[in-house]
Amino acid sequence: MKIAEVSERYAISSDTLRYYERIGLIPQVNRNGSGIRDYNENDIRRVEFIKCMRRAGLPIETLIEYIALVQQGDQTIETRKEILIEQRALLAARMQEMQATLDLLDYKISVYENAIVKKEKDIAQIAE
Amino acid sequence: MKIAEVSERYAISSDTLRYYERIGLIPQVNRNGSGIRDYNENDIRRVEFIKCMRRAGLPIETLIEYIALVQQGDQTIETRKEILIEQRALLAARMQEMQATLDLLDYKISVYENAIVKKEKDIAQIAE
DNA sequence: CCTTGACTTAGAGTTGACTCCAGGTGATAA
DNA sequence: TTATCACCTGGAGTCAACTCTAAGTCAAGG
Repeated sequence: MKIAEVSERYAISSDTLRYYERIGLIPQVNRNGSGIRDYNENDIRRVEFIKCMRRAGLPIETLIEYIALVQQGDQTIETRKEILIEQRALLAARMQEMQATLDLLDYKISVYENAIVKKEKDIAQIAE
Repeated sequence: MKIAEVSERYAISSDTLRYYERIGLIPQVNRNGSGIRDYNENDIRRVEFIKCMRRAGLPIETLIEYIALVQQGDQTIETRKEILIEQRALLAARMQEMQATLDLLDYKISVYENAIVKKEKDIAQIAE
C-alpha cells in the first residue's frame, strides 16, 4: 500500500507518516524498485496503534520509547507493561477531568436554556 | 488576593495568569495603589472556569470568543449557548476516542500479563 | 519525447500555549 | 539605607507536534 492510500485510509497526512517513520514511531517501511514506500500489514498495524494512542494524547516521546522496547524483543515485556499501565492511569485521570468539564458544560447549557425561556416569557408579557 | 496566592491555589503560574489576562481570557484585574493585581471573587470564578475548560482541552481561541460574548451582555446568550453545545459535542467525541484507547491499553496490558505468566512457567519448567 | 503527477529527501517554518527574561518599582526588614 | 522580595512590563524564547518547501526521481499518458 502506498503512502497516499495509508494517508487517506487513516486520515493522517503523508508528511506525518514520513515524520513518524523518521522519529522511529513506525518501522522503516519497505520500498519498491524506485524507492517508494510500500506499507505492509505490519506497518499498517503500527500506524493504527500509533493513531489510536496519539488521538488519546499519549506523548510521542513515550510512544518512541515503547516502540523501541518492542523492537528489542521479549526481555522488555515487563518494562513495556509498566509503561502501558502508567499511561493508562494518566489517561483515566484526564478522562475524569474531562467528565467534570462535561458536567459543567451541561449545567451551563441548561442555565442558558432557562435564561432564554425566561427572556421569551418577558417578551410575551410585553406583548400583552 | 494577589497573583502568587491565586497561582498557588489553582496551580497556574503567575506568568500564565498574566498571559490569560493579556489575551482577554480573564477580565482586567483591579490593582492596588502600587499597581499590583488584587483578584476579586469574580476574577477567581473566571480563573476556575478557564482552568476547567483548558484542562479538558478547549482551545484558547474559542474561550476568548466565548468570554468576549459574556462581556457583551444578555443579547449574546443564544450564541454563547451554541458555542458551549458545540464544545460539549467535541469533548464527548474526544472522550469516546479516549475510551477506545483505554480499552486497547487494558487489552494490551492483559496480554502482557499473560505473556509474563507464561514466561515464568517456562522458567519453572526449565528448573524442573 | 515531453509533461504530469505521485513520490522522494533534508531541512526550514508554523501553530498553540505557554514560559522566560531584562529591566524597573515599591514595601518591608536588618 | 541598603538589600531583599514580590510584583510589574513588553517582548523574546521554548516546546511538542506537525507541516511546508525546494529540488529531485520515476512511471505513465498524450
